[in-house]
Amino acid sequence: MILSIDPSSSAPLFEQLAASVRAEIGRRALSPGERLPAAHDVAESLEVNIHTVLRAYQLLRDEGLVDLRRGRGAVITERAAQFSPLATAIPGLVAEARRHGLTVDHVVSLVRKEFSS
Amino acid sequence: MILSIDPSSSAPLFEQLAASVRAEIGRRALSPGERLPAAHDVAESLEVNIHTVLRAYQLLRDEGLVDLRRGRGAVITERAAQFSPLATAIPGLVAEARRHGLTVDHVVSLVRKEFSS
DNA sequence: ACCTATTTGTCCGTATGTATG
DNA sequence: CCATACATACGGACAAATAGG
Repeated sequence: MILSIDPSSSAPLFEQLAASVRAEIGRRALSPGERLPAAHDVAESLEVNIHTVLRAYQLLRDEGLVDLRRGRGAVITERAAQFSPLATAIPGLVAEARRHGLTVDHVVSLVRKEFSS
Repeated sequence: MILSIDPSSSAPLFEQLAASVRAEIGRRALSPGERLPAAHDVAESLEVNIHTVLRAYQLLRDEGLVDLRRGRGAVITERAAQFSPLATAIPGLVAEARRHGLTVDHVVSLVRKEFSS
């Protein structure tokens, strides 16, 4: 399933939907040219309103990940192929870690710790 | 009036509303710290739905021109003061280009063409 | 060239939630 | 505690662009 929602999450539904698509793109499970399912179908299968799905699609369009057009649907852009979720955050983190003389293992442990908190 | 709409325009209402605020900021008629009228009030005076106004406010927030917060309203950001006229025009142009499904290259060629005409 | 189904776009309305002051 | 004001989600209606027959 390309789109999914987590009932236990407090994040907005449209954000969750967009995030699930980003994740698929990030792991290359969605490639440029591929089409996302019609908002209507997603809405029906996930039992959410079509507007919620469309809002997620429009968010992805604003991010340049999909090309959204009437009658055509949501198509993964070429730009999406170069998409990496943490492309900007990771280099900054590593640079700062180096400035402080931290080891890779130390940084990793800090990340893991943060994830489990 | 800070926000206005043109009944003869075919542009979406929320785009018109955002554009009118951008214009005010561009001519320095709105300064950082100033608050836009509550969406509810704008909706009532212009006889549009509150969601249409909120969508315009959210668009301006995405562009970094206003700080939008619950219970507080829409406040002009510091960044807005440094915005050049082009910096205010570009987001609107890009937003509209995206709505029409235009590619970056297409928009660029249109701009170049316009410059050389 | 025409028609139809599909699909997103906008706008309205309503309800409820949540942060701010 | 309370009023204000934005945030999200639902639903409905109609418009407009696209694709396919």
